[in-house]
Amino acid sequence: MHSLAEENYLKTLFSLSNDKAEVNVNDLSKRLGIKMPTVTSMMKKLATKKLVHYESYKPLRLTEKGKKEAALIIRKHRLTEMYLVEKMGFGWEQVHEIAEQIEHIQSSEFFAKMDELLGYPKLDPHGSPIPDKNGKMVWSAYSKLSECKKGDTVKITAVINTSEEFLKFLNSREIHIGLKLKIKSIEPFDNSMVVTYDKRNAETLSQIVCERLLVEK
Amino acid sequence: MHSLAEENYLKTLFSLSNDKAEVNVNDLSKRLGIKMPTVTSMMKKLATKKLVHYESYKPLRLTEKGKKEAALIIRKHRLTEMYLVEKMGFGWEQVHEIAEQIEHIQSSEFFAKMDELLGYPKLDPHGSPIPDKNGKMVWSAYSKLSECKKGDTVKITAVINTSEEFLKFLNSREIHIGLKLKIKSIEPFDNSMVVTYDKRNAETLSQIVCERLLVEK
DNA sequence: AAAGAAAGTTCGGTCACCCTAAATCGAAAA
DNA sequence: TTTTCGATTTAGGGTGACCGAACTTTCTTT
Repeated sequence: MHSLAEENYLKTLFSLSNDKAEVNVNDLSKRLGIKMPTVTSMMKKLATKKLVHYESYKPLRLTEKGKKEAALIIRKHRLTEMYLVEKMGFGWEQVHEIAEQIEHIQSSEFFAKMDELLGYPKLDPHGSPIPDKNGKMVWSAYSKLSECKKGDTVKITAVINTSEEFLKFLNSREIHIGLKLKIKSIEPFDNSMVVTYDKRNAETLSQIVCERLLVEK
Repeated sequence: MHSLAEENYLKTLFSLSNDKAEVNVNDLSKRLGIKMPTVTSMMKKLATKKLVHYESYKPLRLTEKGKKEAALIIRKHRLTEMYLVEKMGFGWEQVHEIAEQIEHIQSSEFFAKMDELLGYPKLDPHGSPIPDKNGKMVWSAYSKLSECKKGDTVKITAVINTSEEFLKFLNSREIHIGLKLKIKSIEPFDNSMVVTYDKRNAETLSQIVCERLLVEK
């Protein structure tokens, strides 16, 4: 249906749109590692396919159709990550790169089978929600660790904006989905938090890290 | 390393070379569904990469390097087919198309893991040998069913030149790898064979079918 | 051996996707 | 309000992978 390049633009635009209200050509360009003029022309192309609303000098917006297509690609990505971890024994920090490629496989049977074998999971191994077959994605009512108060005890349910470096960092601190931790103190100067859990007595997490950890109480 | 297109040329040239002594531009062109001028120019490109020996108007030959690369792609294809059948529950006639895409995934860990989970198989679900990590492929001493004599009792060990139609045909006759059958008679006119086995008492197989079934005695 | 057919090559073109350099727009600062 | 500067688009190019048309080589047939 769509080319590999188109799928990557769609998916990335979708992800960026979830992170911030307005996504610019520049943002997309940086994230994809593709120069702005190329991004502009691809946006025009996707606009003719009714996948994005494009107006010169305006922020980029996906159409409903575009959102659905993008969500379906992300569905494939997250199902794949889940499968790699659950059924093949990969570590959660290894699977992103492989899933990045497998998400472009064209075979609904293949992904339906994964879904079935995994028992129709709702979250991927990083805790991000897996969109359903219609591209609907339901975020549970998670809050960011950075928004919690001193003394709170919370359970980590998801990790956002996953990069391999970040995942390695979490592993090195033995932090994983499902971990319960207590907030000992919050440093007013840089908003870093000192937390205790299971295996660590006083671990300091920077604000950047706290922004990326979703928790429930 | 190589582009998707290059990989497809290599793989196809390798397969055709196993079927017949000399492979022409025309053969490759037909098999790939790509016009001859395009094939010619790709051959020149692959020649500069030392993957094929190319001389104008001469048959096409892979270099040793080219053979190895091709075998490694076929390894990925066949491992994938095996995995899809054994670990995901697909039918053997469904897996070719999916494997056709997954064979291009770039991740040695991914295929190493498949190999491990499958217990380092030697044959794919169609009975074709899986090249090893160094691109070495060992064909057992199979013979074609079409080369057997009246009265022989043989076991089917592999299927060559698999197409979905052919696999469906075999399924419809309940013919599968491992099946033992006896040759009742051979029709001299068209070299078709009448065979008996397990569930069928007198099944007629055309020469085309018999050419594609590998057996051991 | 000459003619005709088939196979292979050469020679422009096209399309997708990427680039740099230069022009233009728009928002924030002077 | 004018300047300035970053963001954006336009213009022009490049490469990979494909094509058709026309030409050349090789094979086949007579």
